[in-house]
Amino acid sequence: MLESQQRSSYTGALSPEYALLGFLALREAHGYGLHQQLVQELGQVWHVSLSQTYNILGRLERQGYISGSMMPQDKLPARRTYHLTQAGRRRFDQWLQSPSGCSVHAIRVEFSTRLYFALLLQPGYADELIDLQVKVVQGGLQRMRKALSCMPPEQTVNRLGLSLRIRQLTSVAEWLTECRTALGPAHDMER
Amino acid sequence: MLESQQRSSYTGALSPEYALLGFLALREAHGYGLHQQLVQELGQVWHVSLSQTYNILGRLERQGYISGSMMPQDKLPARRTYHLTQAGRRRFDQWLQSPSGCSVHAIRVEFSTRLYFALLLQPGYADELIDLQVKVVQGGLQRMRKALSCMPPEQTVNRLGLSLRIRQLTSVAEWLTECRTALGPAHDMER
DNA sequence: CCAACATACTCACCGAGTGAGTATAGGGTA
DNA sequence: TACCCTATACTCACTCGGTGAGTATGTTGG
Repeated sequence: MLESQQRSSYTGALSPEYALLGFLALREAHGYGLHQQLVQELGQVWHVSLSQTYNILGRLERQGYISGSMMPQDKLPARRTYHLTQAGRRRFDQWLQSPSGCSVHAIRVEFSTRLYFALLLQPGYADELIDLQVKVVQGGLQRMRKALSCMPPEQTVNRLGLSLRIRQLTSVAEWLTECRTALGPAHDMER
Repeated sequence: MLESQQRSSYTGALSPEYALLGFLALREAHGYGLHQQLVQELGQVWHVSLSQTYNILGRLERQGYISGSMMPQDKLPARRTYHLTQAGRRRFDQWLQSPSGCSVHAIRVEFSTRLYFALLLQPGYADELIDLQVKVVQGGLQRMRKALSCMPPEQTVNRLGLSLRIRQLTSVAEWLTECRTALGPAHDMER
C-alpha cells in the first residue's frame, strides 16, 4: 500500500562514505585531514563529527575499499595514511555514474556530493548527471501526485505530509535547473 | 563557522517515539496495534518497521515513560499492554507545546505529528502551533540567507547545498500556510 | 488438507552518531 | 619559568536508528 520509496537493501549511500572515497580518489590522506576537507569542502552538505569520520574509515577498511598504513612523523604523532584499493576505486566510479533516489535528503546530500566530484574529475559529465537526476525526480513527482489523488480526504495529516513531500521535490526540481545555470558558464570554459 | 543548526544534546524528537506516546495518551495499547495505528494514521510521515516500533517501546519503558504488563488472551498469544506513566504524560504534553527546529526533516515529521495530536487533543491550539512554527521557519530562513550571502563564491557545491536548504525551507513556509487553510474550515466547526 | 495470512513478538546484528579521553607539540601570557 | 590554550591525530565506549530473520499460534480460502 504505497510503500514505494525504493528502500531495498540499504547501500549506505546516505552517509558521507562516498565523499571520503572521493577525496581518497584524488590523493591519499589521513583521517584528520579528510575530516577537515569534508568540513571545508562539503560542510553545508554533510555534518559529520571527527569520530564519525574515523568510524566510517574503519568500516571502509574492514570492507576492503581502502587500506591504510601508519606513517611516523618526527615531532607530531604518527598517522594512518589511507589509499583507495581497486575495489574502492570501482565502488566509487560506479557510484559516480548512478543517479540518487528521489528522496529529498538523498538528493541534497548524495547528489550534491556526486556533483562535487563530477566537477573535479570529469566536468563534462556534470550536465548529464543533472539531466539524469531531473528525470528521476520527475518520475518520483508523478508517483507522488498519483498517490495523493488516491488518498482518502479524511487522512488529513497523511495528505498534508505527502503534500509537503511533493512541494519539497518540486523545489528540488527547480534547484536542479539552478545547478545547471550555476555551473553552465564555468563548464563551457572547460571544453 | 556557521554551525547554527541547533543540534545540542539530541532529544530523540526525530524518531516516532512521540507518536507512540501520543497514541498511548489517547488509550492504552500493545505494540502490534500501535504499529498498525502508526502506519495507518501517520504512514506518510513516518516509515517505521514493526521491530523498530518494539525497539522504541522497549526504550520508552526502560526510561520510565511508559509501563507495560502482559495480558493473556484466550486463543491468541498473550500481549503486552502499555500505558503512559506520569513522566510520560509530562514529556508528551511538554513536547506538544514546543515548536520543532527549522530543519526540513524535523518539520516534515515532527511538526506533522504534533499537528496530528493537537487536532485530536486540543483542536483550538492548532492555529497557534502553525503560527509558532512559521516564526521559527522565518527566523531560520533569515539566518540561512545571511549565511549564503557571506559564503565565498568559489565554494560552488557548498553554495548550492545551502541554496537548496533555503528553497526547501521556503516551500515549508508555503506548506504551513496550506496547512492553515486545509485545517481552517474543520477547525471553525470545532469552536 | 494445506498454504497463505494475521496476530504478537523476540533476537541478533550493523550502521549512525556522540562525548569523553589520550598523547604530543607549539605559541602566548603572567 | 610555569601554565594554559589550541592544533594534530586518533581511540573507546556507548546509545540510538533500523533491518531481517525467526517463533508460535489461530483463521480463512481454495
